Amino acid sequence: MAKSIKHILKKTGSYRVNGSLWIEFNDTRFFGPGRSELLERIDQTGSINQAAKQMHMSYKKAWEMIAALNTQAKRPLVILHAGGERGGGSEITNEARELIAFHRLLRERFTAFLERESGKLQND
Amino acid sequence: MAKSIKHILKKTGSYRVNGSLWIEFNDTRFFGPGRSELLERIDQTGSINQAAKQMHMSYKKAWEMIAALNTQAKRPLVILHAGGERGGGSEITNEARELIAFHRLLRERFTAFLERESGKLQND
DNA sequence: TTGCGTTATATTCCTGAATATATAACGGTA
DNA sequence: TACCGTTATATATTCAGGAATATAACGCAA
Repeated sequence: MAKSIKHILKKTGSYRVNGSLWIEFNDTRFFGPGRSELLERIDQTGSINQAAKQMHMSYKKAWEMIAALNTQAKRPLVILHAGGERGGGSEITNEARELIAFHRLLRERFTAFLERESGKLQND
Repeated sequence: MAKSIKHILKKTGSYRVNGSLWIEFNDTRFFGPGRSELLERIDQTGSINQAAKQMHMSYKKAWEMIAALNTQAKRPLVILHAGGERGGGSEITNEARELIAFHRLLRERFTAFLERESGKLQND
């Protein structure tokens, strides 16, 4: 196996490979863990407001994330209703659900990659 | 092949998977692209000061990065000399060079992963 | 002893980002 | 019409990190 860096690391203390991952559109962030969770919570609550509160995020930030999502995707991923019964609300599209599912699988592969690489820090 | 999300993405404009990667020690950043480049430039110039200038980084920030590196590794990765001929200088150890080489290979595998995943955005 | 360029460290300043606050618009219901 | 909770948007405030500045210590050479 390839040479390890075991002798460079402290024996006490834990080392691992970590990282972050996202999908870009024209070199700007399009989709990652934060937006995925936001969409899921909008789906559950039917409200940007409540979803944002659950995530301890300002409504403004949540709204901006959704505006970006809707602009960067081919078709809107969130349908917004201002006013109406119960004051309005928001819903996500089936395409949004497909994107969430795709992203979940992507994350799983990334997690596996990180595990694999973390092992290489210690093994000979 | 697994279902793609092609129909969700704009036909015009480019999508890709991107990310960042680093090695952690006890849940704090230990080694990544920035520190690797800094070590390489110290090796080339023999000076923290000049290395920092090349990277448009303040001396303080560079010095803090090196202090962290030297603390988090088993043995110091940079040897510092204050005063002396030409005012002093700094040099990196062979272990630092090993770490740089290990990191380079890690980055290559990560780049390959990103390429692979980016392809899955478009392909059926 | 002075000069030099580096390392070492504290302190002040500044700016961008996140947060908080405020207000309006919306469209149903009663 | 008045009310309600949401979406929509602007403005003000706070905060943290980085940048800039200043100063000292270091050790060799001339």
